[in-house]
Amino acid sequence: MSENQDFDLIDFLPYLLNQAAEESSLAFHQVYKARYGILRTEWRVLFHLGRYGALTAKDIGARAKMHKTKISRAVAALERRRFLTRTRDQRDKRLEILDLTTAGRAVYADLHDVARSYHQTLAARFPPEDAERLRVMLRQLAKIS
Amino acid sequence: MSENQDFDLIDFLPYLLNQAAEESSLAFHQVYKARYGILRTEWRVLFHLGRYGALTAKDIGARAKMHKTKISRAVAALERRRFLTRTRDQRDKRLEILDLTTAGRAVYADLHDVARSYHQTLAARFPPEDAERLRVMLRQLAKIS
DNA sequence: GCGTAATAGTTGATTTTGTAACTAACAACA
DNA sequence: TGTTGTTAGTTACAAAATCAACTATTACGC
Repeated sequence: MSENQDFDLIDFLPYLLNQAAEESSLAFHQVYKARYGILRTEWRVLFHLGRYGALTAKDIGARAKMHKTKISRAVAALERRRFLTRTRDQRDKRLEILDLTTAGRAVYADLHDVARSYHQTLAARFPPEDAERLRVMLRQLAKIS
Repeated sequence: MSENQDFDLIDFLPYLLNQAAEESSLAFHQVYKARYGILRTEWRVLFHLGRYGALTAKDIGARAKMHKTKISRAVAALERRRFLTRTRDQRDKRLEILDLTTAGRAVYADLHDVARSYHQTLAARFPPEDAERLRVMLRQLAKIS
């Protein structure tokens, strides 16, 4: 245990990332909650299906790094609202293929637009090349290729 | 990303920040959980008391942007483990002054060290000036002055 | 084929968080 | 001095996340 050297915990990367993530998620979170009454987990499932097309719950879990129980419950909620459909895969009957309905796709399109303009507001705080560098660094930290 | 079709949600800043925050927090989270059995909220309270000295719950809330109920419960847990003490402020008896015990300070010192080396591991992925720029941008996004 | 292990997804029990109501203390002001 | 409004912190109850156990199906070893 060495004494407080010149490292300040206020600059601890995970701490800063969490603060920035929380702060920046807030406004968007309130939009999808108020507009469609969906939760964070449900938005994330919707986003992956809108972005990548039909997927299984397992695929979503791998991409979004969400636990399968979260996904299971989010899928059930989205199905109740008729934002997605499930189809049993005939080649492997354990799998369910999830796909957005027309209504689900409309929600996705709307939120995609909100996200784009919100993103631009956030990114506009920095010079373009810094925003780009930020993007690359965050992807690296998130281990997204 | 100026046009509708050009914006990829995978680069949505709040999404990237959340992914990076989750990924980067994981390893450290496991250390304080395994080593001292404390939760995220408890670590954050401990961190602020270690970093700034005696504070009231309200001060911690303002600095950490944590809700007062979270703080109340984290403080109770840390008190049970004898990592902090509470003293009623005699000038304003609504306030409780929280301060780490010797044991609490030892935990803080230990975790500070772990955090420092972990931070360095993370930051070493980037050239120093990029890491510094990242720090500045994250502070700006988190609205920490 | 049969038996065992692994996988996709669900459900239930426990823990943690969020929301709102609450107590106790202070502040402002007639 | 009331009386009213505000603030610090706790607690009760509802919502959500986590973890373990469970069903149904497929894959593997023999």
